Amino acid sequence: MKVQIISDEQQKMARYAKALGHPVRVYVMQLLGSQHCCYSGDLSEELPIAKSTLSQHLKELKDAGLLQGEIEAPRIKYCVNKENWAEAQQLFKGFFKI
Amino acid sequence: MKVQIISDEQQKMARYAKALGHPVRVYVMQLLGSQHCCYSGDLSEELPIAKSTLSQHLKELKDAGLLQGEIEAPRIKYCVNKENWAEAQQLFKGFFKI
DNA sequence: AAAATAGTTCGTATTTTTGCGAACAACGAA
DNA sequence: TTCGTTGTTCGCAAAAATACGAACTATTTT
Repeated sequence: MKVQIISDEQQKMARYAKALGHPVRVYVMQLLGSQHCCYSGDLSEELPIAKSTLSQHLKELKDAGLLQGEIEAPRIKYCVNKENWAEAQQLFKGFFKI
Repeated sequence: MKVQIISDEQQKMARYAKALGHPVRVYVMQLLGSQHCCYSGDLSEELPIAKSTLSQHLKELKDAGLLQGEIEAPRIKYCVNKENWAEAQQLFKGFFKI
């Protein structure tokens, strides 16, 4: 068995791709692309899923590094993590040779 | 519950992203980006996974529409599905440049 | 016809993902 | 302090993803 055939970049690509591998998460990121920040409640009103489910999707995006949450009591403001977003952008750009 | 909040495009995006949500599949698609076609055996030699597992990954990529297989007995030649690849390209391009 | 080659499919096991409602935590407002 | 608002976490269940080896299919070679 060979060592590290798969590069770090490919690992990262896969990680970001996986995070975007659900319609709800694509929706959220796309919304944030247009308005930069939002609240869970805003999304909850739009999307036909339980808020606990939405919370999990947001957590996934956060764990993947695409989002970051900021407390703005009593709500939480979700914003794009610009640094990682730019990284993902670059990775996909390279991948698709855009 | 509201109807169809999530667009077809977003569904497609998620579908492609999901297919790319594993390092092995990223590796395969990237390889094919550089050489257009390959055989399962070529990959099997490189990658530290069972050939049955590889076969499943290839099937996933095929099911997502990113690959297509062509019989070239006794092997199978895997090539990029250009049409769908272009679609994915466009979707991601739009997604990231917002 | 028998053996080798290339891959897929089957059966199985483990882990991860998805989803929900109920319970909980944190804070601001009454 | 009690209540309402906002969102997370918990407990659970069902489904899907990941991975392997063994068995199988199809073709080519010997």
